[in-house]
Amino acid sequence: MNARSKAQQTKARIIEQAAVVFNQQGYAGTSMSDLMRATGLKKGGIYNHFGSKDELAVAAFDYAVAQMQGHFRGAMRGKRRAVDRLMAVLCVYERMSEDPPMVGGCPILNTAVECDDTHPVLQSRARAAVDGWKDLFGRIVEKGVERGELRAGVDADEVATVLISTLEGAVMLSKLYGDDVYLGRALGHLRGYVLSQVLE
Amino acid sequence: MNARSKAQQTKARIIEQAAVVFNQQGYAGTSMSDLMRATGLKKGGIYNHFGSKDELAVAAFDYAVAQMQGHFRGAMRGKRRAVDRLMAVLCVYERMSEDPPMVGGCPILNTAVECDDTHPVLQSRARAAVDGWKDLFGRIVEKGVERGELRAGVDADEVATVLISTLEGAVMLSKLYGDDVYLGRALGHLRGYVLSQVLE
Amino acid sequence: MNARSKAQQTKARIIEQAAVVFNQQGYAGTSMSDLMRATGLKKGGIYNHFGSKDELAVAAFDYAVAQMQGHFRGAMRGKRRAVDRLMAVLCVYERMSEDPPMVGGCPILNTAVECDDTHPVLQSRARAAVDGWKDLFGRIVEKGVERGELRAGVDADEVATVLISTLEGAVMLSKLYGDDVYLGRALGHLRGYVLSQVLE
Amino acid sequence: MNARSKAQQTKARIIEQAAVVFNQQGYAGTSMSDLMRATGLKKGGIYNHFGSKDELAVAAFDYAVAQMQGHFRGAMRGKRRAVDRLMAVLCVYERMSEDPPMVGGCPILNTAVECDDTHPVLQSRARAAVDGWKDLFGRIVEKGVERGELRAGVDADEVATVLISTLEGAVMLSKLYGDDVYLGRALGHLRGYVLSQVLE
DNA sequence: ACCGACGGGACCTCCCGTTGTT
DNA sequence: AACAACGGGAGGTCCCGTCGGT
Repeated sequence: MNARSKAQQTKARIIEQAAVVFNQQGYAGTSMSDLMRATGLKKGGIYNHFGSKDELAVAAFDYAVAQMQGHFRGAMRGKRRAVDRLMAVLCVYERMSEDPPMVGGCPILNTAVECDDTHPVLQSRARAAVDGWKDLFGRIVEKGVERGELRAGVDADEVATVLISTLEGAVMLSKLYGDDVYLGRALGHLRGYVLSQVLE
Repeated sequence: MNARSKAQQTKARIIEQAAVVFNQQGYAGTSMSDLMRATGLKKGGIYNHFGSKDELAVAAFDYAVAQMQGHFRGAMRGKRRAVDRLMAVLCVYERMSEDPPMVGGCPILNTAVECDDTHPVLQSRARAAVDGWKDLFGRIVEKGVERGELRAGVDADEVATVLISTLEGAVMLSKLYGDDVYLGRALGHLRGYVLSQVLE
Repeated sequence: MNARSKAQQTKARIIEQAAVVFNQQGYAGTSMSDLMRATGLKKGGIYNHFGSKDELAVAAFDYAVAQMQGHFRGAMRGKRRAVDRLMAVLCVYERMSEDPPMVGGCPILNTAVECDDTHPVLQSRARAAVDGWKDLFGRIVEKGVERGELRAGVDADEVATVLISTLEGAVMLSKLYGDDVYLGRALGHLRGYVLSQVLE
Repeated sequence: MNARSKAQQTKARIIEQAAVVFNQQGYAGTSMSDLMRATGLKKGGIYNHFGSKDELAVAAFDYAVAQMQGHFRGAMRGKRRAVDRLMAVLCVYERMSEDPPMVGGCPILNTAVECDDTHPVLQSRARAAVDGWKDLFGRIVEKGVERGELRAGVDADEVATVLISTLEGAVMLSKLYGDDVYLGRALGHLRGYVLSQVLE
């Protein structure tokens, strides 16, 4: 387990370091040289763990998404009520500039925007990531309705779409201007939106 | 005027055709060969009109933004009241799949996401484009408040941020899934949001 | 004669301005763009007068050589005795830094060194230029011997070779270091050499 | 040591073969394709050892100069007296057509003439090479004066300048005409010049 | 498991020369 | 006679991936 673990550690390290570079420069904008510099390995060292730049990119994307999910799960820990759980997710974005889940912005947004017309594999991974995110919101909403925490007419799909859209759009704006105010305004709006779904 | 017009026609044609390619494949993902294929010109022909790929990319982005603005202006033509004008903009997105202002999605979103960490020039162009967009929404809201069409407490900046964020995020989702439903849900939400700003 | 003269003026102007560029950057190191910048003409304007870069280079070289010859002839004007004429040539090099016959150094040296292995046409032109120079020295020496000004045993070929070699080598050194001292030392030596050929 | 030696062998081979090409065609006149043909490597292979054409050119020039120095040192081996050492250097030029230190002529001359107005780095390398050569002659002369082999008034700088200038100029002439006679005449003159510096 | 050397080709840029037009 | 527009290709650089060695 030790010898194998050594290899896996290296592989994991490559993924972690590559994820940052891909997330900042994009897939097409990242060269193997960039990855060699970031990892400190030579080409052979990287190609021993991944069959192609493509394969590494997919692994790095999956890792980045997992990182994001970890942040969300951490924020929701201990929160049981639907409103608290949704608010906890918004809080992750609140603290984004101080404690960014991933350098370079949201990997889902970045990858979806870059790859929707060019890279089917990454596109489908991005879809899977959004699916997971939608399901998270969906389950929270459905349970909230079941438990009578949220209004009966609340549509889980609509809530998920509004939350994800507005958050991603606001991330884009704040990143573009280097100014958290856009994210702040969007969060303010979304908090009101969430509260308006609460029963009573 | 004729000789100059010939050159300008070719230059304009290059920009138009390049804009589509850049918007679909991104800046780093577009090669001069791609642009040669799209324009039907050889490298020498393109480089007679633009000093570099960079210069062409900027011109193509500016063109794409102007195209978008044209669509918005067209939709708002004849509408005077603030609510009508805001709704007209939302309508552009309603018809996006049938009559897309630009193939490849929103150029502002695409460029902002790709270039925020890699291409300062395009980033600042994207900022300028968003500035124009914010100003448009801002003027509509302010005039609406002045004229008593909108509630007095409406914050122009917040409205602009919410509209732009949600629209861009929803464009990303619909593009990612190839399904207009996400844009539809976001538009439904935004219509309610706009109406909630109306006086009375 | 006026219309033709206009064309010839332009052609002459191109040659003069190109000669400087070629002499500084060499044949391979000079592009048509460089020549366009130097002449203020566009490509078509130049190609109307010369069939190729090559043809222009040859014309420019011939012009540069003629310029040099002009300087030598001017310096020798009025000098009749062999020693005076030889010394006059050396004087041209004395004043080289203040009043250079040609910017960029000796065109014969530059062209001979660059083209001996690569450009037969320019090489043969350079040979022709050196031939003319050798003949000049040769005639001076022969006449000097005839008239009893120089020692009977003086070999015209040797004098020409020594003078040309040492001068060109010293030009190279002074140009390399940007310091006239090398040319000065060489001239000192050559003056002694010339005087040692004088009868009595 | 073996792996490193393999790389260094290849690098050394590239330098040796590139030196000939650069010396014949000049820096601007030599393309990477020329170097690929000369070395038998592809571009990738060359660029693994040198970061740029420039870097390779400098290495090749330094190698060429070292080759020349080797020839001079070999010729002077065993000669102790100043006159013998100076004559030995002249002898290298005597045998230049049969046993050329470097194909394409003197690299110092070639590089100095091509690069004095265009390539500061190579120019300074050429200066360094000439510095070494001047020092060699200077030391020989100074020791010769010290030991009483040469006249007391002999100026080391002047001797070095005269020798180098005349030799380089004569190399140019002989190369231009493909005829050793010019070098021969210059050597005849220089032998007399050297002997005239000898005491008694 | 990692490195080094290398192939083969794509990248953007700029080259020289030709054409058609004024 | 001059220019603008363009072709076709070569320029240097860097790309991704393979393979032998250690």
